[in-house]
Amino acid sequence: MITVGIVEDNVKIRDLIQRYLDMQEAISCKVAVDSVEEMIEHLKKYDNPDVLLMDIQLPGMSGIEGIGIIKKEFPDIEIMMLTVYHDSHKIFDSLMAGASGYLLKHTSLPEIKESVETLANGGAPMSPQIARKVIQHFSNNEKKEKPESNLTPREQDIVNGLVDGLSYKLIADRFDISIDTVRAHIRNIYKKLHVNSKAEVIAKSLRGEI
Amino acid sequence: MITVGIVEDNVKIRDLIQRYLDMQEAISCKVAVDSVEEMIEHLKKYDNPDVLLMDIQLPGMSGIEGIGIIKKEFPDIEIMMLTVYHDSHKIFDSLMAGASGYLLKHTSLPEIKESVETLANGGAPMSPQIARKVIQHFSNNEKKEKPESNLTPREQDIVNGLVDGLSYKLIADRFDISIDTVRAHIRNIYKKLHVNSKAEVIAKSLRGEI
DNA sequence: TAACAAATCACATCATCATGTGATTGAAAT
DNA sequence: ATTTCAATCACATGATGATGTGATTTGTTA
Repeated sequence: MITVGIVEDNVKIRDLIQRYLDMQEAISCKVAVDSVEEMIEHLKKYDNPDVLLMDIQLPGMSGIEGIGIIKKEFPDIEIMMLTVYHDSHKIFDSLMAGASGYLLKHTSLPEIKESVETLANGGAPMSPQIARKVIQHFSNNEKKEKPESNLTPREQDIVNGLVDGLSYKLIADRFDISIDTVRAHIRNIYKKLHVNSKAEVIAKSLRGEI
Repeated sequence: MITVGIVEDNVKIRDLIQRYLDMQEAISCKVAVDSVEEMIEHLKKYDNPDVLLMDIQLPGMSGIEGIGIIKKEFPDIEIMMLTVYHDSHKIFDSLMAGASGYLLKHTSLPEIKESVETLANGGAPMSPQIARKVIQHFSNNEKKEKPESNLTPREQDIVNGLVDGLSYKLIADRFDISIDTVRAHIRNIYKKLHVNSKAEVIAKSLRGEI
């Protein structure tokens, strides 16, 4: 008997999947909540399920953040994502955090059931398309391929300064320009990268997105 | 029509797979050789297949070595391994070299056919067991340099919020705590990491230093 | 010659961050 | 029972960041 827990904030989806899984002969699904925090509280008090189905976008802590915490305290629980996100960063972050499966939300109920069984049996369920992204992401990571960036050389200088943790004033000092020049470049950089803070710029840079 | 090539030094296996695939309505398999060298010669002279099935252990160059060379000269060819090896190093090396699929030799002929189709359609065919090894290998790789961090769970939450580009206010909202609580955690984090700005924290986190 | 892009600089306002100091509560360890 | 630690919250000040608007200079391109 495989016991399953679900963290999904969409009530209809959660209830549907819970009822379907709980009806299966070899599966029991007694806990389905809408936040990581709630699930952690439950795990502390009751017997742990064998596997967890986890969404990413949740109230409070994200599913990805939750993986790390749950795996730390309950390392025997196998976690599989069930989410709408199919961009490789979400996939990568989930798997790196400790998830062992990744399903997209259009996955049919029979396929979810089969994936739960695969997960419980030591496999890592994911579609071939997801698998392709995983391979590409890991190998891109390993190869450190820098994507094309439309930042000018000076803008790239400014980004490097941000990544080095420098304030606007220190960047201005480094390049012997005025702080208002730095600000102007920053504005252009934010526009090109579609962000609104240096934190986002730094993250994009260190993730290899510029 | 998917055209397939095979590099397999076991004559019986090679002929069996070639005949089975060539009989399929949507698949044509006109070339099956026993070494990488032979396949490369063939690719230079004739139309290239869409996908290649490749063993690892071969006379002369290994399948893994062959991947790199073939992908370099014929980047549009999709390569899938078909081998007895299921240790994670072989799997990893194959995928890193450019293979997009990995099957074990006990895979049935219908499954091989289906995998060829999946590969041609942009997926990465592999069993859940292989996928699990891929994830574990990659994440062990990435985590090898992850140092022990003395941040408390809540501090780690706060760091994750910073890395996600959130302001103190948004982090407070995410965890349903006050902004002054966030500030207090930030102060502790800066002290532990010996930094003075969120930029430095974000950089340390994304560089795997916490 | 004119247009354009990159780089530069200024002034302004409001929000956020960094830092300091002080405090309470609950759980765990001694 | 006491101490320690983690988590929480408050108030304060000065610095930094985000954003808006306006401007000049230089080199390149059409």
